Amino acid sequence: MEHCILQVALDTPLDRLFDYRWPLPAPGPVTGDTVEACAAPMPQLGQLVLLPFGRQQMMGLIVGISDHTDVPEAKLKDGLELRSQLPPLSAQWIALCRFAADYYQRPLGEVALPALPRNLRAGKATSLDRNLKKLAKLSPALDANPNPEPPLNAAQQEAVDAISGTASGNAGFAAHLLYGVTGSGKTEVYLQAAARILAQSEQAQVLILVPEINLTPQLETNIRKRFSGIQIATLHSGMAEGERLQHWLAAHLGQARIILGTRLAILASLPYLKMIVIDEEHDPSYKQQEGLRYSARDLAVWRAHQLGIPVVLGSATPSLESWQHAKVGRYRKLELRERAVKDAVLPVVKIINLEHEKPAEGLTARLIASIRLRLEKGEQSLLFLNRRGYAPVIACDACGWISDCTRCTAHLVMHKLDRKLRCHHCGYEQRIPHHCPTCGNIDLQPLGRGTQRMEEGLKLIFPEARVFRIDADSTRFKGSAEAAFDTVHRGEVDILIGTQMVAKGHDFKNLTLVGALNPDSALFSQDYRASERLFAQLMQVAGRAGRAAQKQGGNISEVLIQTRYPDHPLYHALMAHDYDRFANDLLEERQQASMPPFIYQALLRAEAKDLQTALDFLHLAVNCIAHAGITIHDPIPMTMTRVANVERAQLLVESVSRPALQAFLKVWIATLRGLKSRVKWGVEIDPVDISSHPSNSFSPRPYRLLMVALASSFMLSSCGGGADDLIKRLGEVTSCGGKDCKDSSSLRPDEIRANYLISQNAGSVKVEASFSLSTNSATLVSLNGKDKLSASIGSQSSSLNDIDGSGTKYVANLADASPQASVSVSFNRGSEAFVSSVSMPKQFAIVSPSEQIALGRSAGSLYVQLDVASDAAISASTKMLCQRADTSVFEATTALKSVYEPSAAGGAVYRIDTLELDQALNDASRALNSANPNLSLVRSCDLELIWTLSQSGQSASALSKNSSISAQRSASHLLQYDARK
DNA sequence: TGGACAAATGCG
DNA sequence: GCATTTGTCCAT
Ligand SMILES: [Zn+2]
Ligand SMILES: [Zn+2]
Repeated sequence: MEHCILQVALDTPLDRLFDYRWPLPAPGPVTGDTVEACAAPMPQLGQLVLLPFGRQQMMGLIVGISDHTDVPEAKLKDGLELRSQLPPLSAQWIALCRFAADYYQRPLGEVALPALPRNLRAGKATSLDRNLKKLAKLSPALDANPNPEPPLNAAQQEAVDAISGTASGNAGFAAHLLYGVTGSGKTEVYLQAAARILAQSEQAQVLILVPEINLTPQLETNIRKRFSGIQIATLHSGMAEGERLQHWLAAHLGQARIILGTRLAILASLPYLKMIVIDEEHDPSYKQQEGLRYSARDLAVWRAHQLGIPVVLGSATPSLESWQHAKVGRYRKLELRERAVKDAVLPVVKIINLEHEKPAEGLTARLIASIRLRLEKGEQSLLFLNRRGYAPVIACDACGWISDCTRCTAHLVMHKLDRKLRCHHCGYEQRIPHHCPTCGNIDLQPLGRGTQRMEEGLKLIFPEARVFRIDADSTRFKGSAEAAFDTVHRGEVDILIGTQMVAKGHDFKNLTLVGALNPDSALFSQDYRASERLFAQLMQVAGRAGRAAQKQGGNISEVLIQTRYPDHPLYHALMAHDYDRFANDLLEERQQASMPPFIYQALLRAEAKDLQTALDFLHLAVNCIAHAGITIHDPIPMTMTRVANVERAQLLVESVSRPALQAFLKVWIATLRGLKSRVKWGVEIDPVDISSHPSNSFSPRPYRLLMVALASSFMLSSCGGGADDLIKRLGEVTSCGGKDCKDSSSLRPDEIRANYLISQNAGSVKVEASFSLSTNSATLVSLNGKDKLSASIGSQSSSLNDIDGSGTKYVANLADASPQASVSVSFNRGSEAFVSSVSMPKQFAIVSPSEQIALGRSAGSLYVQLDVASDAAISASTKMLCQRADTSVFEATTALKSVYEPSAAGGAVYRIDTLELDQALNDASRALNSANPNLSLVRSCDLELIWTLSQSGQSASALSKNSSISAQRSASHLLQYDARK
């Protein structure tokens, strides 16, 4: 029997495809009977196939079909079952997965297969067959009287026209940033633009993404009421498996034409997709925070681009990334200035200064009075406190014991109702102790206030009022959140207390007061995105009060914010309803400090039983790779170092060039895989939370000093003025060599990050030094006045000089004294000297190849033997002078992946894969010509392969802890590479 | 000498 | 990632 070879992607960490045999129908004339009997189905690209894999069965995705394979006959296995009843996944869907896999640096199979419903990947096809049958019978419900389209105001109409085009036909790719406050009618723009798109073709599908918490049955019902006769599918993580398969299939088959879902819906199969909407695009829940850490927003924009269709990003407080894209014209900004709801006005935002008005039970007298006014008129009040439980921690007054989780770097939170102490990070819980576990004291005090405690206090202050709490604890069960919101809607609640859950999605018609009880903590977070999140949250919660038009004789809608920092610019922007200014100011800070979106980031995380193992792995990771053009920050423990008895550390990698970062990560990840470390590690692209310095104090420092704490530390020491002064100072950063630069004389030694690199070249030793801020390596530091540098080996010493006058790089040359000399670099300030030192790595030679060689791509491997110890920190890089197939020529330098190969020959043998080499050369080629998608491939190169042995030393303790000193010795050899051979 | 456990192996 | 094999330690 004839066979074909299926190339299959599988959900495994192994980054390659797998080949399987599949029997083909017998060729030639077949009689009617035998066709049915013996013809195996003909496999197609995009089909799913059940396979034996290792000792398990797995579902695979066919991404290639061939008539031959390089896999030896003995290893080849046969496919088991083809899911031919399921129409194949489209090439475009596979391309989307391939892009995501590439971008987030994961194997294709780890992206594509988990994107499919679990029941599709099951060994049995029963659920699939059942749901296919069910769907065949299903036809969309026709509503006798669907809700009509309400009229649009001018700005809304303009937005709908811009998004969906006025004429029929394909609107083409365009990204629209739909910017408008709550109540400005964004939803109506989505719906009417969707209606137009759906009317343009019989099959057209529209995908609407909403944040996790906003996907309520209420929203679904509203859409259903509007679009009579159109099938709607929903996709979110809370669905039962069978239900999910049914909705996924409805989308895949094109039956469902509106798909409403959370972030995971972006990876659904949508063969007729014609428009994507992302509601509340700034919402952090669009970023997956485990497994494949993708951003549904970013993938949505790519998918729209791929298909040439419009994508709408809607928000009252757009993410800074989208804001910047709109600024430079990559996105088109559509602004809704008026409120579309009749007679609605923006709520008045007022600040209550906690320094002047001391709160009782967390409530100031003014807030209590305002609530009372609402009670008198029969209106509702909403109190916002982003902290669930009774108290965030309990403590013993006598001995200082506090309720810490033994498994995490976190407090146990007191929950009064079930009399438990609970860790919100690992789920550990215990009974509230009656007495102090260390000294026996009976008097344990709850510290701070959560929603439960507020609820208790409110009931005491307003015994006549109906107080109601909504948070993750009160809505733990399926449907209970809906029931709770219904209670509020029915007017059975006077005072609602809740966490961020109440900020989103629900509009309360009778609500005229919103109180933010204690929002300040987010102002001092180590996470630099905390303030934009706080603004978005307060804006959203404020929107709850603005929905209702003022009633005859009723109260105006008010938002009261209790704060100890009434002058904080965030609150001022909020009072003025001025997100434009707030966003522009933040963007400027980010640009000055070289933070996203002006720099691209990736995070390497490691976790292990003890912190040192994780940190050691990260240090090893830094040392095993050359990294020109990439900034690698020092390994540090994560803010929450321990979670469930696992210690975690991380390493930030940055570059101003996305292609350079991606190319570097590719080589790095392959190298790290080769280390075969048992430390669990992973790389995250575009991380949202890179906060990492464990907070050393609970007492918030004044905001002026902290507002841009991450941006640069020089302001921490010298800034005394207000916020405006601070922003001006940011502008004063001097420019040297076209980069941010700062004078060393204004800095303490520990604010200066010294990076020393000592390299050995043909008998001389070169010492290079550069400096940057401890907190931000993008801001360079130049030496001035009393600061001087010198270096010494044995008895010889030399001062380091600013060679090119840029003030950013200092160099000295010394003769090589002894084979393993110790090199010291001294940072001299007045009479003080801060000395860092490192010992030079031993001289080594390239044992083989001993002369220049020729290497073809088909050779498979290049083996290089070095006379170094087997555990030496060796990294490879290459200089290249290459010609492409179209005869164009370029020069570049890049890191290479090399794998240590245990060998009996003595010394150490390293292997370079020629296919990976070819890829690295083409990556370098493309990095130089990123604008050209059809760039010719590299044909031949003259390469100088450089092998570098690194040794890191001890930095002076007075300098920044982020300082480094490292010594390198290199040896190189030449080779001629030909991709055609 | 076996049994518990950690480490290494290979997946087509 | 996972099932399975191989290696290591140690008590009997
Ligand atoms: Zn005590
Ligand atoms: Zn815990």
